Amino acid sequence: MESRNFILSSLSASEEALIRPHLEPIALPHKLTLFRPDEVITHIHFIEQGCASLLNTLPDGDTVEVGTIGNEGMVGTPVLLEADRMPCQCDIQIPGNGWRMPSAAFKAAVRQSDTLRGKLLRFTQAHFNQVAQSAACNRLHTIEERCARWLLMCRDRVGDDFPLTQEYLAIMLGVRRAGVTVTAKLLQNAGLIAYTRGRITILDPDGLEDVACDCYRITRDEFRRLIPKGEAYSDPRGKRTP
Amino acid sequence: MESRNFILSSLSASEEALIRPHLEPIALPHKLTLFRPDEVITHIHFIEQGCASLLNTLPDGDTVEVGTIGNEGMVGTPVLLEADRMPCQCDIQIPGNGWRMPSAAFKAAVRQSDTLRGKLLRFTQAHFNQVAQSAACNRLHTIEERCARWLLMCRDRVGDDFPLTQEYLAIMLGVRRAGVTVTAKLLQNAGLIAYTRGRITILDPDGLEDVACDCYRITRDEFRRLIPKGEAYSDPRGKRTP
DNA sequence: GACGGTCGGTACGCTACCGCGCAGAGGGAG
DNA sequence: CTCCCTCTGCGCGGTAGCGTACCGACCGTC
Repeated sequence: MESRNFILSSLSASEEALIRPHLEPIALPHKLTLFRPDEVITHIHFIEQGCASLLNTLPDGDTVEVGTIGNEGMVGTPVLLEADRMPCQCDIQIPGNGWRMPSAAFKAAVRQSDTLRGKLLRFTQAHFNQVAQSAACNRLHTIEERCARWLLMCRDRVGDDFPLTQEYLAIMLGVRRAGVTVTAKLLQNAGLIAYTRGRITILDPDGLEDVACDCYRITRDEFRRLIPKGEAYSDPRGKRTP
Repeated sequence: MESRNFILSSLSASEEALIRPHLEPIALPHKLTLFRPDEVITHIHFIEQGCASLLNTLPDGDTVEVGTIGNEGMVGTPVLLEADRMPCQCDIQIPGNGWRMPSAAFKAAVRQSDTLRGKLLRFTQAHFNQVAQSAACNRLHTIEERCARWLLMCRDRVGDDFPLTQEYLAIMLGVRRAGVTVTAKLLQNAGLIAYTRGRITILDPDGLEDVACDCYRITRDEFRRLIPKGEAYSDPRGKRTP
């Protein structure tokens, strides 16, 4: 299937026959919620363009991002893992578009194809790695390292230029907005990024990678290993926008 | 099957026939490594008694625990997710015993039973939730909250009294040993725990729960929902040692 | 019963980050 | 052109936890 989504574009004819008929195109505007904490996930999503965040909001209201999902996989792994829901929320962070599919149809498709399930499970492992890396990273690394890492992960999914306010970046990193301002200024002064009023541009990905902690590389390399077409995923020199 | 492990004890006769013949009893002494970063996982493990830690060691040598596994599930989820390995290490933190099974036999068993796979996938989701919660918790909560949470999670798996030095607890929490000493002293003075030279006793689990962050409850409740016999898992009033 | 190793207690200066709050700059709507 | 709102810049006092270092208490062993 012709698609920017790595899972969809890797489907064999027989796999596609199970999935395709149930796909419905969907716009993914900023802040759209794909699923909520502890509510049954009715649809899974394949993102073509843009980026979703797996958010953990604690009872006191503080929110942190624990994972990011773009065109490399699916949104709704709890459905695949037969749990139907989870205590996190998933919101669109960078707008784009994609496909959605009812959970029931998705479960039926997975039951009928071992190879399809395999691809999805491997993505799930890559996603798990990412969250596990975040757990360590959130504990040990500075704002600057984590900020650089986050921007690179975003770039791998949506390209060099995307809408993003410091306010939201602060939520992603689980820090104060003022802390992001200081850090962003540093990165800008170093010529690594540019930004103006809610729009950010990556100028020097290699330089940014030097600033980022190793968590970026570790997570990215596992994505490359585990995801169909992963060798194409996030090539630092590659241009993903035609 | 008669077992303290919730997965094993929930197996139907047909599931047991797929698993049982391949199980080999194994002692789980402190510091035993069940799998290493980026090395193929040759055996999966079912813990009967004791507790394993999923550890993330960064290139600079710092180590943090990102997840805990005891008798509620299996060690080796990357095998189930068809990824064979992952960038974390899994060590025994609290000694005990269990069973191991070659990965190949495990994969064959899972292929032959959808219900078995379902149970294992649901555990995987619960484990994923735990790691996702840790990512947020590590970012937002104080040493004291996280220490109380960790001790409670341990208690749910191994009982009220277990060997544990402050040195190791510090690694688990990703903080200095001196920081743990201060915190442990606070908890001890409050009458919540007691400890002497590498041995810790939970005196007041309810009091400890008041000190712990909500992350504890959130993770535990999802374990209860998703794991076979989960309703028995970690009942705060229950006694798990006969 | 002397010895060495492990474990826990404490102290001190330091820094990354927080909470709060305000001010200015850009941009869209009327 | 003006108004208002969003976004960014910045300052200031406060603090949790760090790095380092030292010391005493306990324990097994020979």
